[in-house]
Amino acid sequence: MNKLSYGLLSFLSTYPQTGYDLMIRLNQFWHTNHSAIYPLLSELEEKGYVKHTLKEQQGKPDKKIYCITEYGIKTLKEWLMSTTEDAVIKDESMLKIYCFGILDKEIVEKILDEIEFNATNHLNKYVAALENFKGMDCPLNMQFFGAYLLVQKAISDAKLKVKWCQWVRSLYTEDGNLFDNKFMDFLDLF
Amino acid sequence: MNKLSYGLLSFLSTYPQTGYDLMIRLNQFWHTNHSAIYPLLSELEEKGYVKHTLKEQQGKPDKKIYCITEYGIKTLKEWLMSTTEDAVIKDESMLKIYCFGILDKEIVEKILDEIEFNATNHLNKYVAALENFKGMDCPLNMQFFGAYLLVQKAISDAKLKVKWCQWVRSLYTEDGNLFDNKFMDFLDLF
DNA sequence: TATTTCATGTAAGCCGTTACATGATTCT
DNA sequence: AGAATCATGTAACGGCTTACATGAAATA
Repeated sequence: MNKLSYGLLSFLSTYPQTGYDLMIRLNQFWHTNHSAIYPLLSELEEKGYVKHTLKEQQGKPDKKIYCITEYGIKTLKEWLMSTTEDAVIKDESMLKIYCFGILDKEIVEKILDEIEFNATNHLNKYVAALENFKGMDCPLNMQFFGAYLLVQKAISDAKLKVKWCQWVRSLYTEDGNLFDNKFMDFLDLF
Repeated sequence: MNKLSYGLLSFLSTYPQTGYDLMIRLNQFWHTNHSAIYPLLSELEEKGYVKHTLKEQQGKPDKKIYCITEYGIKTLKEWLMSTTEDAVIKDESMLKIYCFGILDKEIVEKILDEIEFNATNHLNKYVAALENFKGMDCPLNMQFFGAYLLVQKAISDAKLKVKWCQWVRSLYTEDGNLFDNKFMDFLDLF
């Protein structure tokens, strides 16, 4: 049982889904892709954590709709109670930011623009997802509560990133030097 | 040239360091470990991006102090100008949060406590790092500017995480149910 | 007309993790 | 006394990524 396996069980804990669904939804919060998911689902089924039913389709491969078993839920809950490992984060933009000290303002601007652009895209995506939740007639029910929390988190993360980009820009003077107020802090509002 | 290679070049762009230093510093912003770094540094040296000088020590292996070459800087800057790939994030706590809808309040509390505890630890670590910057006599100079920006970012990220945990707790009533105000938003202050 | 979406799957190869290996010094 | 820190390195194994493979329907 590797970490991705628990990711699949987690996302199957709310409602049955296909491997394709899992690829789309899980990937929003855990970097992965379909060729890692499909074989793992088969393995999880062999071990009895999940099972699938077929739904016939025309023009496309038949859907395999997976649902979690009692044993899968039990295993999932054991993992949920166990110590959480450190997040694995590999973000090229962090590396690029580290280099800002040796770069001219124009290049810094370009990289900042890209980071802010990506953050804004993320923000829009998650804001749209939030709209979907708000469009539902039901309240914060069991099935969507976790996803709702994650979307709220993603939105605030994205907003913070945009703010941070703007803060970094504010550290430069118009002629491309750094203001020499020594140590300005980001977001004292916290 | 894989991503970690650019990470090494990035962190060598400011000042010469050993593989051990790189392991410590880079690991704060890019998940890695020494056994990935040492062989890569040798490769980078073979290819002419970095070179090292030996510093003898007693009781420990001699230090290999790596510095980046002109060619390394050129290569680094090309990468800095190229499109940034999406961050790879694999964070178990995100998966656990997804499961909150199927969990009792006590288990949610336990997981939230762990997340908040880890975030607070991170926060303290980065606040200490910030103190180091503020203790320096020099202003925001070239060598430390990037690291300073990253630390500022890490601090605000950690604070946001703590706030988010507190917000989630506020969604539960004392008897362990969810408040039914439908859709409360996290941090409207942005 | 071309690309994206839906929907599944396999195979090769790289990258990185875990473990092994050494050893003095410092901290708890 | 035992663990952590400093400091380098190698080897094996596993997991993930990239690419290959198919094909209808919808979108741009």
